[in-house]
Amino acid sequence: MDCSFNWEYKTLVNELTRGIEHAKQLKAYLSSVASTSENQELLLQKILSSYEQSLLILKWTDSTVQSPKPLPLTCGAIESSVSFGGSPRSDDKKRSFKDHQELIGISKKRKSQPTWTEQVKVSVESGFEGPTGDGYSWRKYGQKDILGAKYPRSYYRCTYRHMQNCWATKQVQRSDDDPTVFEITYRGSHNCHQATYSAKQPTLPEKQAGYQTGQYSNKVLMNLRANLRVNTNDLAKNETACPFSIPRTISGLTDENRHFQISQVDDNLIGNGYSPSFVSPTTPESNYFSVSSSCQMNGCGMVYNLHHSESDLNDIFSANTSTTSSPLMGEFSLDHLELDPSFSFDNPKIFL
DNA sequence: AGCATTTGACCGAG
DNA sequence: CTCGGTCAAATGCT
Repeated sequence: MDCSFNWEYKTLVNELTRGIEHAKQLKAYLSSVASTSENQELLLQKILSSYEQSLLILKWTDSTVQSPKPLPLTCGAIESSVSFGGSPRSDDKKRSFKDHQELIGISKKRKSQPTWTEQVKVSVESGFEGPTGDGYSWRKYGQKDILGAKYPRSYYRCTYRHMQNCWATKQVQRSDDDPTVFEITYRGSHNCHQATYSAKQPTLPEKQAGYQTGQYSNKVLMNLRANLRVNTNDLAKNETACPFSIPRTISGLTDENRHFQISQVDDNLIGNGYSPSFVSPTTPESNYFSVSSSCQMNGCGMVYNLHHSESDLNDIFSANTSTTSSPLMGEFSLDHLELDPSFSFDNPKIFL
């Protein structure tokens, strides 16, 4: 099964990669034809984005699970064959569910899932109400008094466990010594696709985390999502039409040799306000990154792809954008886009 | 009503 | 047997 899955996985990646290549070829061809309509290019760009998103999700999932792979698919089999709701509690049923889990190998796999710990210090102003979010949506499923610990331990699972077969969990334990410190133990990785990340919530510096290798791309992506900001100085006049709510970040960037270009607009978007949704190298061999993002509020919508023009990514993204037009709202103008200085790429080729 | 949280019970590991 | 992790009914919240 593992072997056949690896084969299927590789085949799937290959197929998606080929799809991307063909779409790019078609795009190049269409752009060489004078009669190409804007809609055609838009449609093509959508297809390309879908391919790239799928590939990214695949690689993301792959990198978060130790070999051999994809828990999500096996979980899917379980979910579809076991009924969760409705019936009264029964030990027999509970046992049969556990047996079923073990039969398929869930419990063993969950044990071997990557685990890493973060320590979060909470400010006094926050009222000691617990650590701020990590960008994911969690649901508490238990709390336990732990022997020798002053404070109970809380257990959380991903909100999308049943909807998207995401088996990530975390435990939150307040420190005995310093009640403002919470130790958060993450277990397993998210394979869910959480559409909106809370951009206002700060994330921990990557270096603190002490996560395992398999977590790298996952956490980098989360961090990037959380830290990406748009400076919308020039958008003031558009705010009634598209009321971005985006925190300002440290500015002072030069734009020499760095430029991003809005190359696409779209009306089929996700999220509230600004929501970076996709980050990847433009090609598997490239150090350059493509960032797709979106905004959809009060009917405004756009998506843009950004291409970094330098190979050195251990720096801040900056972009003076060109003006582009949306099929829905007319013209947008972004002052520039930048990456929070607290973020840095240790390895630019994080998705290879 | 539909969702999240609380909490006592259950279960497996050690 | 003890303890940590999970389940699921009861309860709370919006």
